[in-house]
Amino acid sequence: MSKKEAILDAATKLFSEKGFTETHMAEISKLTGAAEGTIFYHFKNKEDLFLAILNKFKEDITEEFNRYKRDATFETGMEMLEGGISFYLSLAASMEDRFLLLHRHYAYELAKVNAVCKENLEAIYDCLVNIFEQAILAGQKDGSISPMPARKMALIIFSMVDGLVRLNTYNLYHAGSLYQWLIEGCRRMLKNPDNPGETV
Amino acid sequence: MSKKEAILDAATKLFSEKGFTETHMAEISKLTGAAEGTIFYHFKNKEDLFLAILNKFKEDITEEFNRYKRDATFETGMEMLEGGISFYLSLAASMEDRFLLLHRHYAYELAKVNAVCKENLEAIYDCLVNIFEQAILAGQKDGSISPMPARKMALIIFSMVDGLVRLNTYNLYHAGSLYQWLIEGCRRMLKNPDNPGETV
DNA sequence: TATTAGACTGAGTACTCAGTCGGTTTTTAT
DNA sequence: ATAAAAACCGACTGAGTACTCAGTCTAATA
Repeated sequence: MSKKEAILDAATKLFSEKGFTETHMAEISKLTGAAEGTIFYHFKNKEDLFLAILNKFKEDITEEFNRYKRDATFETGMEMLEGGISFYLSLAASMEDRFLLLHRHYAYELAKVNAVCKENLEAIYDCLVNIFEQAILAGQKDGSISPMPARKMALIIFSMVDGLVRLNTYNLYHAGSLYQWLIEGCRRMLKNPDNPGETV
Repeated sequence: MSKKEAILDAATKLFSEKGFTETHMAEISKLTGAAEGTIFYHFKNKEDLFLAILNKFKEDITEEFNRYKRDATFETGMEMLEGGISFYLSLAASMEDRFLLLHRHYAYELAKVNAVCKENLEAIYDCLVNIFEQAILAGQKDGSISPMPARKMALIIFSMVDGLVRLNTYNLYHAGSLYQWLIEGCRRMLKNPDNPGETV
């Protein structure tokens, strides 16, 4: 692994765990073995380093999302939604540190004054919400999901699932035991009572 | 208003809007007209100032919650849940800055090493989740809400409602238009299909 | 009026941290 | 082998930053 990649990795970890301001260049240097000067050779400044991390996150998550869309198949939209929730939670686990980054304020404050940051953030959120929106649209086509505004319901589902991830990271509640009731809740919330394919 | 109160107010505003580390004692001093020394006369240090803010938040929110519990009356548990969501959103509006404080990481990181901070945080969350839990329990008694684990469902509802508040503050989506679908979604999620009192 | 205690002051202190710069080593191209 | 370019180094700088402290002001009490 090149020094540049090592710096990117270490900074991702530290920015996520401790926050942007609370992470010092000296720590990144120590963790990677690279001199402080080397960090500034590869990245203009601390903010630029953060933007590189966010950009890579956008690319990685977009790729994961496209792979998922291509490979996963479901019988009904409702099953696709449940698959989407599982996929979201597995993403949040495999990209744990970067999801934590999304739960911090720095990126949103930077987005107010930096267009690149804003675009990347929006692209990331677009992927995450689309996971649910596309399932809802599919479910409305096949009759497994009620006619409701798909984007709005996707945002609500997103809030629920992301809230579960948050409860875990904040150590306020062991969220694992919530998972099955989250799925059950979503199913009840969206299911089409007039679905001809389902026998109740 | 005493200088001490002014300092507490200004610090609440600044810690919420900018974060703990990003807020400097000099700003609090400038905003209140109090000298920097005065802040340290009233509060041992910056962390102590933060703890005083959190403590007042706990007291204020506990009082609001108790008043709500005493004054509000509802026909059914389901109506009580809808009232609870409205109450939560009105709290989030009237205590906007302090809810923002809850959405930052500093308090949770401090809670890991400071017992007082942890107790106050837990007391605040207890109030917020109880709003929904008590409604669900009432609804299960009167038959308007399905038998499901009340605390777990309360946490899921909490995630949804708090997610709505977040979407607003992060400027990612105008959440106002989501409100009616949030209510509708909760109703579908919790309603008891065997409810004898309701005619479908 | 004299004394005292609490509220308040702001220049000063010790220290931190992002970013710089002159120089060395490593890699690549010829 | 040699030159040029790219990667890397770490001591250093200076603009902050939380907190201190010696002393002033105000108002109540003796």
